Amino acid sequence: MPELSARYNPQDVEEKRLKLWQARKPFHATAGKSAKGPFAVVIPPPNVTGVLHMGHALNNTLQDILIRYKRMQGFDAMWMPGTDHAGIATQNVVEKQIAKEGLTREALGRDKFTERLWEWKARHGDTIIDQLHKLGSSCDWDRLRFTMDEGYSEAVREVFITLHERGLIYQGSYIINWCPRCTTALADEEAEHKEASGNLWHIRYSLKDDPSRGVIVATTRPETMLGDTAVAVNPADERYVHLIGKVIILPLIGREITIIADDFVDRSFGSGAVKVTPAHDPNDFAMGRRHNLEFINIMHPNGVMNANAGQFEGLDRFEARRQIVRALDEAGMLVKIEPHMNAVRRCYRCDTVVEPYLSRQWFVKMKPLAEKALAAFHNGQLRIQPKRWEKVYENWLVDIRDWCISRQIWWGHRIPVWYDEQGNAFVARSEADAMEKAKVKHGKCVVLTQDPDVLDTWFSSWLWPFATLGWPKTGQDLKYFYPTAALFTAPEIIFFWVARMVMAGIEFMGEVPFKDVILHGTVRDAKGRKMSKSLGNAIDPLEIIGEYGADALRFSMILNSGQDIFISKEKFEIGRNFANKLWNASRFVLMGVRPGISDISHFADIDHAALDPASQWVISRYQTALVSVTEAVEQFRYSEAENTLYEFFWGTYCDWYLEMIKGRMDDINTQKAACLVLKNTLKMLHPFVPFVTEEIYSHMAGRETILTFEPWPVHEDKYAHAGAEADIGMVVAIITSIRNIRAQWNIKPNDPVECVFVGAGHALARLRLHETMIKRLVRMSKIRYEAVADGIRNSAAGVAGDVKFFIPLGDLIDIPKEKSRIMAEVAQMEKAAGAIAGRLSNEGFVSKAPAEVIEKERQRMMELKARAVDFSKALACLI
RNA sequence: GGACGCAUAGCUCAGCUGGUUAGAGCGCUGCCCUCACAUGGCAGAGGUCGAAGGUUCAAGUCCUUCUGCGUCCACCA
Repeated sequence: MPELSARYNPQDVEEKRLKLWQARKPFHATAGKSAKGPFAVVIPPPNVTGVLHMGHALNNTLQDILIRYKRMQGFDAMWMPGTDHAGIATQNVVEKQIAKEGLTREALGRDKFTERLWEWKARHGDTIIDQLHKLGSSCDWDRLRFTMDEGYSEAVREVFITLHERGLIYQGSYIINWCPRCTTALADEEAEHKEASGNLWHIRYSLKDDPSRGVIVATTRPETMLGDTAVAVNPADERYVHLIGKVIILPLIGREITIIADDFVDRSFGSGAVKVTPAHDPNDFAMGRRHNLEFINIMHPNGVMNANAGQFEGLDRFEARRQIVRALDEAGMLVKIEPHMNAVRRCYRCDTVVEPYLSRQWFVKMKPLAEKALAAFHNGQLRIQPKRWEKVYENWLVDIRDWCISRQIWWGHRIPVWYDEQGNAFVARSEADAMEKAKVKHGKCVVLTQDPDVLDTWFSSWLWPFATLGWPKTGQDLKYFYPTAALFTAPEIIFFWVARMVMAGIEFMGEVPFKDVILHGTVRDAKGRKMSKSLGNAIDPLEIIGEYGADALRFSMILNSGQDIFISKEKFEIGRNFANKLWNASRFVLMGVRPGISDISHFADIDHAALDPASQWVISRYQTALVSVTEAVEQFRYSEAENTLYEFFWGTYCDWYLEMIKGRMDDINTQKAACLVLKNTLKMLHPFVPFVTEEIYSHMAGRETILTFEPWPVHEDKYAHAGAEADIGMVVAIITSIRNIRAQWNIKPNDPVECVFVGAGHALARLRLHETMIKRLVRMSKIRYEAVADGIRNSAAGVAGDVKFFIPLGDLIDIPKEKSRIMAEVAQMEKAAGAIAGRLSNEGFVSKAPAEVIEKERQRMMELKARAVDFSKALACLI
């Protein structure tokens, strides 16, 4: 293996690792290979239209950390990748594309348009998958699935048919959320509430018998009055009791409608009288049913008023609203306009205001499914983290409403239903099956037409954990990897996806699809806004990868992942700097170590009795870090694990340990310790920063290593020295080294030692020391000055090129620096011991605190005092 | 209208079951181009832990109320 390059270049290293991974395909998991058993994770499939954004970057980094860790633990860790066909979203994208050619989907026709969709998918569908590779995601790429691939589509049909057989799917005409732009029905979850300031228009409806009398109704959507078929009042409202049953004239239209009484009406809101539009409002729809009212649809599917709108026919709904208000005003029917805040529902795909619209759709009866999902949750079969989301999950299931699953679009799974000419529906696996059924019914062959609609995208993605494993076929993979272990996703998607997957899993597999649901935050910009293209505040992960590296992106992202993550570009510097530090520290260790040594992998291979105290100390600190990192990773607390690693590696290993062993690297045991602790730290860091760790590790091992298959380090207590002991050992190490230097350079005990150096000459050369600087060093007179001859120097000469002076600096430690560190530590310990002593003399504490707490405090104080004394002694030796 | 979350150094956040002197990164000040790393090293300034009460020997950490942000859910026209 060649040396690590002098400067860390993430692009080169990452590209190299990616090529290796692509060539060797190491991440493929086979059922039943490991004695430890399966550990499966399914990716939340990104939309095929997707382009990697920070949300994906976070989500996939989290999963990658988990799966890499589990591999290191020896599980058959399988991470299922794939994409979602994303019905409406994808159709919209392609519609926009053909619009550039002056085409519409209607003009193109269903078949041609669908062809264009598949073409688009073939060309762009793998974009996001490629990008996931760049992020370092170690998915089982051989298993890549798509929600509309053949096997998956079969699963979708099977589910539709089975649910229908079980009486859980029905067809009916109800008020649903309709997007006039997408011209399709939407599920309740797909119509998002957004606060908007609107008006409450108060309109006067006059009595037929006595036009001077009437009622005033208030509405936020005046155009719907064209479809009014009643006015309702509360039966207990004295103001209106005498009017119940009277006929009034609908303004502008002139239709005669009746005043009805219904408990639904709130007497205190508005005027206490409500216009009833059964075909355009869910409440009015219910009233319409209760009172047998007429349902008048006033709008075309695209939001344009139809013939029932009379003079307003042909107007867009909002234009109609303006004109109707004006007309009412002119007719003197408009009593007042009151500003009013209300929540308007908008299409989650195109943000168009959704219209409550009466139409015939397919629905899933959710109550029975939800009850099982709730039971599974209450039995502890499903854990949700953080816990605060549990209630959100629960409440939605408790208040669940039926799910409208048919969509009037063309991209998706065609509903497996055929109709005969009389409109009888035949639910079947194929047209042939439907024919058979029709034949049985009619006693002869009849012409059938398939339902033109497709299924909601989520009607396929709720099957993801088992459909990707081959269901409805029951193969080895399905048996082995289902149920999966954990699901990482965003809280926004609890209703759309998580809860529904639980329902489908229980319904079709008899078991929850995953044990742990971990909900992570939303990635926001520095101002807390969601990142979005339209706001122009999005930071492109690929740009960060290009500039700082995928490791840097991952590291910074996870370090910041508490709740919602506020990201600005500067934050990625932390990750970049860390990767750089890793590289350089490793390079330093490798340069000071004999060939072969760095391949060490067991603490037993070190002679601990002969080991220098600094190394004993760092091993001890390493063992502690290992325990806390492992615990944090087990609990999915990745940012905490990463933080511990950051502090251990940078603060302990680099700032203290490497400084201490500089100049003593010729000791074989020290070399071993330095290498082993570094190697194990690389292992622990690997799930977080897979590229740089694997590259360095491979150098140390002397062969290309796929680090995610190296075993996660095991805590070895016998090599962990007690904290105090190890700290003192560190002091002793420093003192020893300084004594040696004094002896070597003949410095009298009371003379201050200003500086002593470790390190080899080649680094000097690398910095291309100028003569002035060399002179300065020489003037310090504590430096020997001689020619360079050993192996290290040779390599230095190579790097140095034309540098003439080589200055071997001998052993070294910067005494004032170490002194101030130790002094600070002593001061800290003394203060801490003092504080505990104060508490121990607190009468209340002594009389009321539990004995074990008191004892623990006492012991801690004694220990701190002892350590402080030892440190002080050590200090005395230094001065 | 319901539910939840957050308020800790100038900025972004850690601080798990109450118990050492409240931490980190960035920024700032000073010194260092010292031999792995200036994507670096060392030293340092900066916090009455949103406000007010309460529980406790002990509270950033538990309870109550308030204030200010934020998120999700919701068929008051």
